[in-house]
Amino acid sequence: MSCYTLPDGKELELPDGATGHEIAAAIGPGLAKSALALTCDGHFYDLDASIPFGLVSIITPGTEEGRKILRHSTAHVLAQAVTDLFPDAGYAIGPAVEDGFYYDFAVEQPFTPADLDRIDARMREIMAADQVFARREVSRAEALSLFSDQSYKLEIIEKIIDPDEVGEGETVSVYENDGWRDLCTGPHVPRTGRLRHFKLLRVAGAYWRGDVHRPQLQRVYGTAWESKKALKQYLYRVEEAGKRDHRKLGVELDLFSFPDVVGAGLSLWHPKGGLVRKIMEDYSRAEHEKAGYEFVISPHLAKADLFRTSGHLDWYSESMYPEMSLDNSSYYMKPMNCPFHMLIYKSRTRSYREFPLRFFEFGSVYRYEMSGALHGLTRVRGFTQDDSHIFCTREQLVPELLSLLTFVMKMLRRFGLSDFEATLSTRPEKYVGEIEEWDAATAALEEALRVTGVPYRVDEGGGAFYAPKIDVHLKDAIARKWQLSTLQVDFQLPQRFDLAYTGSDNREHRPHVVHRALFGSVERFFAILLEHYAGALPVWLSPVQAEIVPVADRHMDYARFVHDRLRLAGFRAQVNDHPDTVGAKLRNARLARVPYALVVGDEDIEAGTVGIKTREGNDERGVSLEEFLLRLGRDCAFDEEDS
RNA sequence: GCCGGGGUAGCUCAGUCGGCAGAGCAACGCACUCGUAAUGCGUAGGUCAGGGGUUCAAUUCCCCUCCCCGGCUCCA
Repeated sequence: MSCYTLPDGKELELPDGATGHEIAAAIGPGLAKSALALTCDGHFYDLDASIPFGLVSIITPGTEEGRKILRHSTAHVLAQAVTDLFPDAGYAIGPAVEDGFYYDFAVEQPFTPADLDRIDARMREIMAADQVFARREVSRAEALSLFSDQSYKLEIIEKIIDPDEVGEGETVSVYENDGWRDLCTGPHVPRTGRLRHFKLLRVAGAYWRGDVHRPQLQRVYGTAWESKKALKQYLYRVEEAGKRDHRKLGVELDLFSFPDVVGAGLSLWHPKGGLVRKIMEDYSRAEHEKAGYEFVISPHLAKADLFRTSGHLDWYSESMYPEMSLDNSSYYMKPMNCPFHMLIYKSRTRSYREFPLRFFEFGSVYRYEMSGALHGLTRVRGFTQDDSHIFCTREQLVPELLSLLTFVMKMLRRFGLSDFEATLSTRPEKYVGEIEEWDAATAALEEALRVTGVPYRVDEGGGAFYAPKIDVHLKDAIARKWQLSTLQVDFQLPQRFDLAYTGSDNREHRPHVVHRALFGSVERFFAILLEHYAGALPVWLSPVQAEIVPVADRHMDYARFVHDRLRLAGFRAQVNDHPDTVGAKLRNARLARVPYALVVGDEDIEAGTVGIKTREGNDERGVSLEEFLLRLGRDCAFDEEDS
């Protein structure tokens, strides 16, 4: 007899060699029916495998593990369908990914949308045939002969690049159904009939092993779920996410544009978008001023020598706009602001008494990004960084990093963002500077993370060669991750620019430099806010905070009076004087995401009130103007405790 | 940069198997003066992304360029 422990602690005794099916059936018939696979002591098994004794857990469809198996098996059927229809196709890898799966194929002709339909139909036939997924272990030599006509599989078997993919040791596992076979660790669902709720989404080129120098394969993406309902919900979610796409909102709300004649990745900011940016930037400047920053300004281009000194021409030239030759000199657009800030530091001798010295600039930089990488405002070729460089002594590094991270997190929270995860990237194999310095700086960064309580993970060896760093990522309202702030201790620039300060010992020392961007890129941050709020920016950021809607023309004077009162109180409002109906005006205000529409008619003139309709759809009549002003004020104020 | 799909009015999109370019919304005008998500009628709006080629004729077919979308790669 074998003894199995269930997740709830119960013990189950079954004859030796019991299969997953039998274990599931012994627990309950419902579970036996829904089971897809199982784990025993953390290892995955197919349902028809004999399970050694241990802690078992049955995997069912509605769980993350279950979906992963469904998706992986669906990917397998996709490859099977493709090789049925295109016998010459080579198949490479096909993992489950977040919300779906993909499979990479080597084919002469890229797939067309019509091909996808045919593949989809064939997949459904395979599923309807309810074929059995049969696993077997084969020796490496046997595997090599089984896949002798599949070069990508051979490469995987030979190199064992990823042990997760082919299993460790001398044997590899192979799954077969209806004569079609794939190299795979499993587990798979027991039969193809268990798969059903999937949709092929798109084809895209993808380099083999993610390497630009290797062949480009055709990647077919799809999604798969445990039920028709879950599939529909997913497709609905994707559609909803599309609606809050900042590129779409940018047009709808008249915020910014990218005219073809300007060039790819170069944005134009319209009055409303410009206004929101101004509010963001004004606020940021005010906070930086309070936090002891000094404001500097630098030009958009400079001579080659500067970027030679900074090292950009050595290690960043691929991302720089090409050289401009004039007056026997060559100039480059700046890809970063740091070199200029270093020069400002160097403009005279510096004393430890000035430290920490904090330079801040909204610096516009230009980077020649690969055309295919551009994406709305989140990936552009010209953008503005809220960049700062802090110069300090070694002793000041820890307290400075701590206050910096505190400052960064406070600012991000002010914008209503709250779901963060930071990455601490440590010393890579190739680095500049002293090991003790790196260790001290990395420890200082980690200390800052611990004290501020930001959840973080460590990316061992993931730092740039010149700096350990903290990157702050945001999870937005629909769970997408974005990189925002970055905080780096720079070991390279002080050296390259030969920076120095006079210490209390009257000797020269090298300052420590911390590089920090908070929004990261103002453009990207703006886009993230727009998507996070689906266009309905918080009241303090809204370009128009209140739109006044006169019921009829005779209420226009009062509407203008209300407008003036709001304006004098420092709020942004406008009167809708179009000859539309009240309903139409309210609809337009709401589509424009204006926080408050103020309806004013006879009763309001009489009583000095307004009718309030919020963009959420709530309405209220007869609110006094004073009361509304107070309400707006409250909306724009921050909680006392975090100011 | 690479693979694939695209570009028709300000927006969303029809359409032309090569023969004078279409709708809805928005804009503008007139009427309506209205109390919480679209008042009615009318007017105007286009080098069909740009350039070249084939053709009696190109928005349509072919080539090049630009730009956009989905991925790969890269990153703020």
